[in-house]
Amino acid sequence: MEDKFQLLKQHFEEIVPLTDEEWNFVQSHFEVKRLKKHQFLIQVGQPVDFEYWIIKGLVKAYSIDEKGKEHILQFAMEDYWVSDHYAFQHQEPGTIFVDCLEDSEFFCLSLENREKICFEVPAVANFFRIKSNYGYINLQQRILSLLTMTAENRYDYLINKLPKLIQRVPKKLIASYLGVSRETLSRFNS
Amino acid sequence: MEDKFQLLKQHFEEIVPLTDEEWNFVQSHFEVKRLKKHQFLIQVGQPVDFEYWIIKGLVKAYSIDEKGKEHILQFAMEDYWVSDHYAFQHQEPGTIFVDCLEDSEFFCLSLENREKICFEVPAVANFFRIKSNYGYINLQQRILSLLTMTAENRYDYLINKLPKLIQRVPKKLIASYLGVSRETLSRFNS
DNA sequence: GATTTTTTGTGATGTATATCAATCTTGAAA
DNA sequence: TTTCAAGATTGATATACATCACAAAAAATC
Repeated sequence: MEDKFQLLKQHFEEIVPLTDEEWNFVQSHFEVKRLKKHQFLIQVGQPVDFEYWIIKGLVKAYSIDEKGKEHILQFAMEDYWVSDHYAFQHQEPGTIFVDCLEDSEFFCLSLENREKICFEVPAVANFFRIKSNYGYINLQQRILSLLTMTAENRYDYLINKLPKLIQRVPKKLIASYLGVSRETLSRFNS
Repeated sequence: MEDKFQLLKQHFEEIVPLTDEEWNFVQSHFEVKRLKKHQFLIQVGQPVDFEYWIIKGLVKAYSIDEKGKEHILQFAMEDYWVSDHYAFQHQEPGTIFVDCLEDSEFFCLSLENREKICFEVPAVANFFRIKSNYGYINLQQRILSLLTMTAENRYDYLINKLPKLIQRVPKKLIASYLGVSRETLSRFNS
């Protein structure tokens, strides 16, 4: 149990130093959650009470279009943050699904608690600021890749960037993440 | 001159309150820059010393592919932040171009100064944290729109979301932002 | 106000990728 | 270990969109 909090502490301290007092305060605002493969973390229409830091496991965040087709917004594994950020921030019903591709374990942080620790502990505000900034940069890169690259190039790019992910995730889901049909992806040679 | 700083102050205070003392400190870390239409704010290969808050004007951030085709990552106008965030954050040479579609005026913030005011004034850290979070949410929405919607739907969506932008920007650039050819966009009926 | 330059529109044609369908393979569950 | 569901592959066909080419309209520049 201590281990898990140790992991989270390390995650914070990669970005900002925290005193023991600060850390104890911060830590007390998280709770743990466990889910098995195929269980939902977030569902469309349901309240989104938390954002989640993944201790262990793998999830996919996705939306379903009118034709029932799944479009993957994000894969998230150990050391990643995931939520329906839009719904969470605005405290509105979920707009996407998030479910587990493997048995998973999370630290949960409510909006109220996040704001509390950010305004109470400046280093935490800076932590989330810097994290969020990196996230923003990554999404800009992904948008550029969607605008400028062919599906095959995006596939090659992903294989280089996240080789471990490819091992853990069925190719049909990779296809959905890349914005290409599974049949087309299957015809690429990589 | 005072007016401009007043605008920036309002921009901060929409998110977090600041004492006069804090504001004076923060304000002193910005400098003003003016550019005419067609001038570059950021160029590929050049240092990216600042991120910019737009006082007045309109810019496009874009990359050029091997075939010389332009892909627009972002339009930014009054009250928007813009930079080559990747290059800025990592203090590396520019990876994209940003140039002015209209005569424009900016507040410039260096990385050093940003970190300084964030660690000096917690409210500022929270300001950037919250702003960055909203930015992240917007980019996620854009990614979903690229994955789930047809080009025509994305166009309709943009017309509803940013009607003012459509007035100020040639349609060929809108096409490039939406990831569609100008000819195809021209055949849509909206 | 005349003249370039930029932007927009429209037809003809090409291409990457989607979709449909059938089979084969792999992995999970009982 | 067997059984059944999920994933992957491959062919045939359809389609959204790109590209090329040219003309018209609008806007910027002298």
